Amino acid sequence: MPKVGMEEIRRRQLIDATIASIHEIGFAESSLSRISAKAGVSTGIVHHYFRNKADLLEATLRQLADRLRDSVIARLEQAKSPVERLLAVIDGNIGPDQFTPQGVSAWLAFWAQVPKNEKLARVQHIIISRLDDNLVHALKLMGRRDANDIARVTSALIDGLWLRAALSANGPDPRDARRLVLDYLNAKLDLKLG
Amino acid sequence: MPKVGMEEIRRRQLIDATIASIHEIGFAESSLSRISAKAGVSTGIVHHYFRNKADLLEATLRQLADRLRDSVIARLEQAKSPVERLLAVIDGNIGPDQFTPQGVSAWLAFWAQVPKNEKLARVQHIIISRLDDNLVHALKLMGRRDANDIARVTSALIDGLWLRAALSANGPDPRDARRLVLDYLNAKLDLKLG
Amino acid sequence: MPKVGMEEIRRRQLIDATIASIHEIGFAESSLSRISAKAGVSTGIVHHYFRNKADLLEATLRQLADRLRDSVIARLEQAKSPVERLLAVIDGNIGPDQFTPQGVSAWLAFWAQVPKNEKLARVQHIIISRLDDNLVHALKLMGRRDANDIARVTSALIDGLWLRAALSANGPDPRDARRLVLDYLNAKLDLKLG
Amino acid sequence: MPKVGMEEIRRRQLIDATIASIHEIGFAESSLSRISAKAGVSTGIVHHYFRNKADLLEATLRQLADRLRDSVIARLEQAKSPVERLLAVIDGNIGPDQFTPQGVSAWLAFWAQVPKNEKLARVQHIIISRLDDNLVHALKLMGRRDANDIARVTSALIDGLWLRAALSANGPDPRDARRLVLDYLNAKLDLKLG
DNA sequence: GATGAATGAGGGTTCATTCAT
DNA sequence: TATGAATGAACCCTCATTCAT
Repeated sequence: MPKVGMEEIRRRQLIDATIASIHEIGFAESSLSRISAKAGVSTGIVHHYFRNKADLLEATLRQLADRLRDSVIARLEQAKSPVERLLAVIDGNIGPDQFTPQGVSAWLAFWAQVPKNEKLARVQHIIISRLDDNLVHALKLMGRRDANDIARVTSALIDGLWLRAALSANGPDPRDARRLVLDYLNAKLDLKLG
Repeated sequence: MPKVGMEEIRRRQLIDATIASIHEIGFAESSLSRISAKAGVSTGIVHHYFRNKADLLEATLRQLADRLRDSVIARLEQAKSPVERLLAVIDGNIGPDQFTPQGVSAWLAFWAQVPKNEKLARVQHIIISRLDDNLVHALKLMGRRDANDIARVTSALIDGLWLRAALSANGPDPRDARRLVLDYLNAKLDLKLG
Repeated sequence: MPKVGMEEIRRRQLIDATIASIHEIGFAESSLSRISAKAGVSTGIVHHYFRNKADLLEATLRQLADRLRDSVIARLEQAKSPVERLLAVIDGNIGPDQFTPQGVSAWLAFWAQVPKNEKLARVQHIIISRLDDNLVHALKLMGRRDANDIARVTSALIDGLWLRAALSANGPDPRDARRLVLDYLNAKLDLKLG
Repeated sequence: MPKVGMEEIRRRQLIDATIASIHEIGFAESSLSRISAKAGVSTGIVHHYFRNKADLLEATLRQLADRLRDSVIARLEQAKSPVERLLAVIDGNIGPDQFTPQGVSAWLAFWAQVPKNEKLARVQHIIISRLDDNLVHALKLMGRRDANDIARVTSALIDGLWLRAALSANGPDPRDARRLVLDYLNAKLDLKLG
């Protein structure tokens, strides 16, 4: 019998190599031969575990989305009040576990693929919807009638901060990002979070 | 009036074709042969007017940056008060002349190239700095000590709205974007702009 | 007790899958993974029972040749006169058991391999010789001095009908083929077969 | 201005190299890199003149078909009687200009592709129809009521002789082939052609 | 005996770039 | 100035084959 349970290991290995490769040499340069070299396997193996390159990339985006979702869920489970829920969503999105150089590189790269890639667009749509829904939910629990607008500003601001972080060496770090988001929410909700 | 030479016409023609191509078929698919076909010229011509493809792309980003700068400058020249200056910067960046489907497509595509392209990074740096400087300047004229932070939030929010517009069919249009930015500024500056 | 005859079962299973695959998806598309999938076994198994792909293909052609030979022999055993012997050879080659869609597909595919494949060429040579010898033998029993030429025409005609059947949806069926061959033999031998 | 009129030259060059390659190394081994090497050009050039490999192969089959048609037409123009027309069609198909080692190799290779290739099948259908029509026409001029059947036998016989020539080193040469076809026609039509 | 993981060569194809015209 | 012919490297992908299990 052949090795058992390799499938999940190899898939994970290749997805991780894809993310690392995108961060290190960029999306366009991340050919399958570069990715598989980084993963320490042959080029052919990719097609054992993924139908094609598009499939690997989609799986990679899904994994990034899962990480993000888990990061939010873990914090939401600890939240004990509506305000804490709001903070949980924000920290889940721009906390130090997500807002990393590798992370922002990968997100930016995938964002750029979305407009011309139906499959990736669908995944991206889920991600955006999830963030908005989480924000709206927390804000409604706080009694805000204008929850939708606040959520839209907040989520656009979060994405803008991700973008800035990806574009510039002296862009925001997680602490900066948190401070700036709270700056908006404090003004808008008349709070003193910090 | 100085006569515009063939050179400038051809360069402009190719740059416009590049932007259109990125919007229509995407950055990755925009090969030189596709771009020159769209411009109605031969493949070879590109290398008469640009050293190589990277050079054409850089020129294209510069043109996008110029448009943005001109859009802001034109409005600043009409501004008669610090608040109007602030609005001029914002409208110059997300007004209906800039915040177009073609525009957001192109920006997103170039953003994704920035992290691995020194030349493009330099142009992008100028663009970001210019926006921040303009915002800080207007806010300081309004007497805000926290001008830097407000500018950072505002500019991140603007970029976030661009990103949303590029990523989603039901993303913000120029009117939405303006309303959401002013939502933040009104809360933060205690104004009633609209 | 070790499994008895497993070898022969597996070989037969793979050969049949090869013939079916050639008919259904074509020779070029019949990779070992496709063939073994069709046989319901793993890819690796092929190399337990055949040295390599060429070996499997050769065995497949041999099986086709064996079927043909058996088809002729069975009829020859029933033949009671020289004329019946002649008909036995013809019907053995273009009878409804041989002249099937699967059969003509497979033969055409293998014919195309023969010119560049020494092993297959040898098998094919035997097949042609056997047909010619059988025809010549029957014709000589009928007293024909020109047995060789009649045999050559007959066998070329038979192969031509196979070819037509393989190439065209409205090519000859077994009945057509028989009629056309007899049309020649009746004219040449002044008979009234049908 | 670039070189003018290269298109037809290069296309012809590549088609000829394809035929030669099929004859020398076989259809399966005739990769584009082999074909272009034989033509003395780079691999990339093929896609300047043909959309893809399938397109090159189709053009090659069309050229073989054109050669055959021209070979028949040239002889038909010289024919002065129904019987001469019949001979013209036969000699046009198995005359020494068509019935060459290169020719029979190429035909056999393409025949094998026909069952799984719609485009090639269409070309092949035209070729078969043309031969049948030509034969039927000549036979009707000779007053034969059974022209269709005679044509079917004759064309199957011709193809069978092509096949034999391709399959075997000691298959028929053009003289043998002619003699065997006339053997049938003489018997059937009660003629004494030779 | 049987599996399917793994390899690496080779396939067709696209591309930026060069250059003779 | 402008063309598009031509190149060759790199792309994604498929394949026969090997081998540890």
